[in-house]
Amino acid sequence: MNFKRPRGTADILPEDQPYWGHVYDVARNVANQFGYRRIDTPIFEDTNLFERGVGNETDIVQKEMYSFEDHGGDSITLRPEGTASVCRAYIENGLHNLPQPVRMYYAAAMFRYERPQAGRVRQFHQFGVEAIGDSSPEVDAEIIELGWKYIADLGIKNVTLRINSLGDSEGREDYISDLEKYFFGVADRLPKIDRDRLNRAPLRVLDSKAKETQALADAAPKSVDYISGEAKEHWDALLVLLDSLEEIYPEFSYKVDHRLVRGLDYYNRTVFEFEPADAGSQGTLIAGGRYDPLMGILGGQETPAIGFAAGLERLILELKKQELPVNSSKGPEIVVVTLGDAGAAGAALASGLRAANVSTVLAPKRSMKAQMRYANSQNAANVVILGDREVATGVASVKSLAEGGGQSEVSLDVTSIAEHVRADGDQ
RNA sequence: GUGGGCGUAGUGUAAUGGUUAACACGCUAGGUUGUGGCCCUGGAGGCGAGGGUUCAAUUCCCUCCGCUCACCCCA
Repeated sequence: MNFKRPRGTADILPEDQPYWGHVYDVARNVANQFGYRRIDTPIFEDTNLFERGVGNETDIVQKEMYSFEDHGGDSITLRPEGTASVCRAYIENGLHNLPQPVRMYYAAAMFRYERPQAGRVRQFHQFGVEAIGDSSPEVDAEIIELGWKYIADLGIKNVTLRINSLGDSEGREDYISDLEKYFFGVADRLPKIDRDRLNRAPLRVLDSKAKETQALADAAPKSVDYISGEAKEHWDALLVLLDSLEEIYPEFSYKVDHRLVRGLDYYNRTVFEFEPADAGSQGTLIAGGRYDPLMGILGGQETPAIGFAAGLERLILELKKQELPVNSSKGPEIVVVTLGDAGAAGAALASGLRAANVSTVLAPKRSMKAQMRYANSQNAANVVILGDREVATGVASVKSLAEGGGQSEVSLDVTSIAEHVRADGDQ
């Protein structure tokens, strides 16, 4: 029986790497543009961190965590998301002593035990950003702008932004109780799955996928009508900032969606999602929001914060769906082809070229035709042909594999060959 | 956890209750003496596993496993 990769994991083969390079490169560039600095946290953490931070009642904690006991008897969990870890690191390393807000990003693997389907796997990757230590709506707008810029810089089109405000804990109780009242009033028209939800997580009835429910949800009480005071001012100010973003980025637009809620416990006020217009069922590309309560929940001092997470697998799916070009990886500058007894000389030449920082690959020791085919298949720029004759005369044949490329005789030494291919490549 | 679809070379497909299971791409060896792509000719490589029906199963039936899509939930 052959070994197979665990369910929900992927081998990212060389041919797919250009896509990954693209999403990582653009993430790094965009983060830098906005002044976000990279943070890496451990791939596993104390299980309690996620139970507390993500919320004990969430599905993530209830049934999706990869948890195990280590040899010391501690309960360890492979991280299912990044925000809790970043906040833990903020508290543990005393980052509140830095000028606030602290802007950080990460790009890393996450783990959730779920049934795989399109756009969802067990080991997946997120690019996430967090702005910690500032409650102003300008920061909300900045995070949203960053998310938008990321998608735009990737080249992805037709993405919509939906946004909502959950308000603060005060207004939320009234809201939820009115919402329950409303849905209980029409419970006989809800599918049974949503009647169950109503008891379990009333907010989630709002974003139900059932058509019958959606119509009822549209007419349900809206959370933005229940927010007041600072939360209300914050929300109004944010909408003004988003309006001005619409002027700066011609493609950018947002839609207030009263049915948008988020699954994680720690969100308050602003929540948002970027989604392709023709999204599949697991189509959310980026999701985020404000999580002012989280620092306190984790035992730190109350610190406002907001962030988002982008699903890299989903972004790549969308890049492919929209058939967007990514830079394909380049082949080596030189493939060394050897004949007869020149094998050792060829290996030495290849090493010398690499030492001189010319990417060089030795062709497999086969017939010349096979070696030439190999060089071609590797997208090599040039081949250096080295047989007994060249070794004897000290002059190698260097051939360009480009369409209509020529062949030259070049003195058989690393410097001459390196100069020759560099001059050639510069043209 | 629940439900649907699907398992034939590395990949994508085809056919068949009965001889060597086909095609394309890919891989590999050649197409005269030391020159790639295009073209031509060879070669290697496969019926997911187990059980049942049958004289005979890749084909029909069952179980399992795997993949996939959807629900739940979420990036």
